[in-house]
Amino acid sequence: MRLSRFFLPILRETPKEAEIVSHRLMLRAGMMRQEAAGIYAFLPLGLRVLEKVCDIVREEQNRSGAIEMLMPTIQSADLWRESGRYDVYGKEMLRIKDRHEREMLFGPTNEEMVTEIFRAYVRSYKDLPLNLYHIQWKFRDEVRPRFGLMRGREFLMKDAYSFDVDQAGATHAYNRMFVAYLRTFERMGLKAIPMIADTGPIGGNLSHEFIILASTGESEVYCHRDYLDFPIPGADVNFDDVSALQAIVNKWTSLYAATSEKHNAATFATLSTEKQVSARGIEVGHIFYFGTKYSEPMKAVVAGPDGGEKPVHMGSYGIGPSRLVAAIIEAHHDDAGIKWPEAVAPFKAIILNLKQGDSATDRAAETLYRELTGKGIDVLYDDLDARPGAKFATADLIGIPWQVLVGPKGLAEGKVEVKRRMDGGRELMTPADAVARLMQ
RNA sequence: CGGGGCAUAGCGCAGCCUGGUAGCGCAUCUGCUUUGGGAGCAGAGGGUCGCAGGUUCAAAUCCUGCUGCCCCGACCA
Repeated sequence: MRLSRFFLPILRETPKEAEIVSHRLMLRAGMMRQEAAGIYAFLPLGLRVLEKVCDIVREEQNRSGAIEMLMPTIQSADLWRESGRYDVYGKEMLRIKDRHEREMLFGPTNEEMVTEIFRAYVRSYKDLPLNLYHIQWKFRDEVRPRFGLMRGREFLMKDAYSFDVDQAGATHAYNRMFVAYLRTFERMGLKAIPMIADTGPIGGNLSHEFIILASTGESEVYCHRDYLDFPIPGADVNFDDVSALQAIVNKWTSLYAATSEKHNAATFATLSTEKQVSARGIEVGHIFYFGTKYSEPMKAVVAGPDGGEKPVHMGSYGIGPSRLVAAIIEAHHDDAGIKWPEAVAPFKAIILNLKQGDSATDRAAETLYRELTGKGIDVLYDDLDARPGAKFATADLIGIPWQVLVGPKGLAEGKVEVKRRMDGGRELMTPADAVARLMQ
């Protein structure tokens, strides 16, 4: 992509409304624009990151055995009356009426709808287990949206819903998601720690929040330091191996970890002082087992081997990709801007033509751009007629992992400079070596 | 939902107290010079001062109402 043809509205100054670093950097880097309180448009750069995040979420959901679908944003109020949540949910739910005065709502979550779909088709225990998920926009009319994408009203959510014949099956479904989540966040360059959590309006009695530690986090969290170094299950983990998954979950729940609502100061105090981590955290995922809370009132039942009908055991599992974009920035930035982990970066590399208009420099940069693009590398080419300093500042701000500096100084020795954004490491090499480096 | 604050050019702000031709920096456009860490000079464009009433000869400025947004607290992917 040539920067001259891209849409990247960089802000040189910080908009005054942005308090936390991710909000500030997303606005400055031209990733998003606020359209109303807690409602944002994703601009091209922001969309690229959001899609990368969704891709990882999707891959790990699929790997764990969940099946993707897509439910609508608008739901009928009747569904929510069936579960009894229509009156309970309160003002957070955006209620709307269509032209026929029918009561509708913009979905804050999809338990009712997915249960309705399930019960319409599934009759037998033989069709279980089943885990259906989608990635769809949600709306929760927060009293006070803030911190940009971190606490928006409209947000993208991956929500998965598991259906099992009994509690044992549901526990395995829960464990699948637990392990999938560990892998998902790790791939995005985040250290997420599962913590015992409150179940809130979703209900149920087993729940973990996946929290990443960040000073700008919204909640106080407490955990054992050893969690920070626990190994993440590999891509070869067998999601059908019940006891293997249980072992992983057992390990990851063996030590103390709790959010402030579930915090037990006395228990926490029994840890040796150097193992006590008390920090602020950002919730990036939340999983629930809630049994028959919805299947019972909504009559989602299956026939068992004995022919008797029983309500299915369910769980739901959320990840907020739009919030994750912000969370990743909170975890990876410096004074100059964002430092994207490669897995979620909007582009893998950026070529900086440091002397646009100089024929030798233009030729070298163009050649490099064509070569990298030809090899399938997603590269942004800064071909603007701007000063080198401005280009460096932009490149640092938008956080592309690799910067390739092409200028007369290096070209005099037949070299370009390759700079890694994450650690600032830089190295002179020939253009051919630069291509090879980026192919790794 | 309680408390506080803001609304003037794309962004950041001054002007308001004490009413009288709407300003500054950055950005944008043109030209020349410049080109390895946000360049210099010269010129130009861009505003129904959030909206609606009121007071006044005259309102960005004073008064009333409304709307939007932000911050702190109680609530949440």
